[in-house]
Amino acid sequence: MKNTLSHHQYSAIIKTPIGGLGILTEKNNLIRIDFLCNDFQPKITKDLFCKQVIEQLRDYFSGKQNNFDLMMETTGTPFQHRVWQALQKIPFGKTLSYGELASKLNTSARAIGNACRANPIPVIIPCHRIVGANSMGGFAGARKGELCDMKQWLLQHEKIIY
DNA sequence: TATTCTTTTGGCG
DNA sequence: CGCCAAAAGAATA
Repeated sequence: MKNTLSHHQYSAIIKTPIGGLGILTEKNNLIRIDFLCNDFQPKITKDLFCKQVIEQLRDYFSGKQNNFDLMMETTGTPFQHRVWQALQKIPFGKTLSYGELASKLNTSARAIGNACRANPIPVIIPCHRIVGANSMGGFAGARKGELCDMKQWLLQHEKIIY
């Protein structure tokens, strides 16, 4: 799909407990968020909506709140929207397996994985709450590495110990 | 339409 | 516990 953007293309870049987070907003919509595990430079924005996004993210990471209330304009197929919507309905602190979510949507586990991998807005769309049936599962195409660490951090943040 | 992808699953050593 | 192969559905060209 899409790779990470260059730093200057992001509306803002913030530092979080799991590394850098690149935020891209357009007008009053959230377009996408990227993990920037490597080197990154924090970048500030003057855009009001973007500040809102940052604030909610900070609140989430600090444990103040678990819900996001943001307008987002995601580009994707109808199927992906269906999956992403379902993901957002998963309550804080709960996980689903691919199989479970798949049967809910009358589809297959791998199709879910496809949509999750294409997820343009990690964290806010809680793709990290989807785990494998027998293992924690991978993250963003990796079964090991920094990305998986992020997933683990997020899960522990929600009091889910794997 | 054919090819390639997937954060799977289940089984076996 | 770790590695391998199969199988289903969707994205992509």
